[in-house]
Amino acid sequence: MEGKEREEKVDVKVRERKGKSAEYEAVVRAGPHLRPLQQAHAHLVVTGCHRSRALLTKLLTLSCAAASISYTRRIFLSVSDPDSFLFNSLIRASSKFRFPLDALFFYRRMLLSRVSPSSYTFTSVIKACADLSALRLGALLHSQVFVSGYASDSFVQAALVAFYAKSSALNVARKVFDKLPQPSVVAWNSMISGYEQNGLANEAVVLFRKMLELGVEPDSATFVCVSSACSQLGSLDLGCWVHDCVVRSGIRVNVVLATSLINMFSRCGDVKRARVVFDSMNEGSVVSWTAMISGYGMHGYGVQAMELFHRMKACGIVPNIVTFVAVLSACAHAGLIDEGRSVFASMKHEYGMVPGVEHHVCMVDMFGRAGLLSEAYQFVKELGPKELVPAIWTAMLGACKMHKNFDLGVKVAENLISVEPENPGHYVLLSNMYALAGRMDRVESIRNVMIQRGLKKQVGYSTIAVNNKTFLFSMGDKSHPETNEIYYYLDELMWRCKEAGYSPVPESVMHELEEEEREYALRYHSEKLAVAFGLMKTRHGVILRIVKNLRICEDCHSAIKFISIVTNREIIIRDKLRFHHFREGSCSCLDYW
DNA sequence: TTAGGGTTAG
Repeated sequence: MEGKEREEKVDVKVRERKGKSAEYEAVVRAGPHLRPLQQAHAHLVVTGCHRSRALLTKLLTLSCAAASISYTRRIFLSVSDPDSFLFNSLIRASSKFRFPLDALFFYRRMLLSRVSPSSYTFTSVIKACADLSALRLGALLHSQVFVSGYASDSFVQAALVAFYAKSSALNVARKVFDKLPQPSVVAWNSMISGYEQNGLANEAVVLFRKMLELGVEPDSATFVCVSSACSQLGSLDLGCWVHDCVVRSGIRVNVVLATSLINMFSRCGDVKRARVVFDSMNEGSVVSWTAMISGYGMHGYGVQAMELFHRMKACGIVPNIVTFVAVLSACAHAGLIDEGRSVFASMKHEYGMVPGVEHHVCMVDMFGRAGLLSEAYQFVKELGPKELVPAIWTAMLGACKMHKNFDLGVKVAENLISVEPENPGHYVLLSNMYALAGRMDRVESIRNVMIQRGLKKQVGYSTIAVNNKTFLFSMGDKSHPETNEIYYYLDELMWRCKEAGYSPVPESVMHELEEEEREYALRYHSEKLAVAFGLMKTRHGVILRIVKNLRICEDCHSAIKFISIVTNREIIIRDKLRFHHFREGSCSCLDYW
């Protein structure tokens, strides 16, 4: 026997002892890559090994890793009598790659084939229910979890908490969570994220504090969830504290966490700190670049946003549709019309992208803010009927209002109501337009329509954090224990502003829908109350940071410019759309918002 | 004889 031949025989023996055939190794060698896997598969067919369960299992595992759900499904279907592992792999892949209905379908098939579900099955199939917000089905699975004895599995527990939270059953999520004898860090994260995603950012922070008190060590996902909660609250003090926690914990700040921190600092009004985090990243993703660009945009720093956009492209990072929304929105808020036009054109020509509704909205907004009303309206008219979504009309309406074209405004507002008749905000806008156009009879009739249809306008509120506590004010609010002092202070403040030249926006422009609201309208808007409270409670030199849920009104905008003069304070307000930095009598939005 | 739950930009 030749030496080489002998060597090969020994090799085969070794492999056999290990239970690994040449075919098996060929599959492994293909790795988690679709084409090589398919080639290996073809080879199995040729050699007649394509019925081997071990080989098909390995093939399926790698196909899952290659993220090819259709190929994974095909391999699965070629196995005559799939076992628990194969079912679990397929169900997991289906739920992981966002085919939750397939996950449920194969779960049902698993039960029909009399294969028992395991904790692995439940985690995947519960996640599928979470993606579908299928509350009843998930609750049914929850009882199956109990019956089959997997209720003590920490993976299943965390999946259940996340499922209830994502299905908007936060109370149930909390009940499940509270019953866990030793919740895993993922269970904590699920609950914290559940609060944050459902708009209960305060509760998220409270739970995070509790976690720290109990000595549970947060991981990077915990910090991501909590920093998102800070973004929502807009509280810079809180955000800085969370950032300190991250630094003290010594964990590595990965791309996801860094991006979350960038977003958090931007949304808390400190774009410089956001930039420090951005610069500390080794390698940013398109998401982190977009977050930073968007941060600049929302503060009105259009030039910086454009600079970063160009640098990003120079670094070889390909912008996606979200990046373009951020860039165009930055152009709109900074009045960079030519740049915006060329960026919009480059979407198609350079990147072969089809601009979506969001991009159209930015363009209308951009033309509108710049006073190019006819250009904006022309852009709208060129859109197809399917593209005329409410947001397009809202942007157009904002432009009409800003540039006092009330006749066009009325027309636009009527279109807006016809596309979305159930949104109370649109009626308020139309009513405002009628009032501005001097058609007070129509204002009254709109009000009656709203009452008839039971539509209520959204209540505006502002928050401000003082000494690590967040205070909430709504219009004419008298719930605060120091109400009298605040109102007294505000009255005096407005008097000083008037001395300095402030004149309230005339009564005819204030067109609140309810009589009582009108009474308080001028002086006691929530943002003014929050500013007064902030001035009373902080020492000179401290920047006031206020978050408002709606857009700031014209009168408040003008009043706060004067307040920044007479008190010599910097005031930063985040409204529904963007940031306003008030300093020495002017605002960073240059009165375009 | 293998695998899992929570997290980033509009």
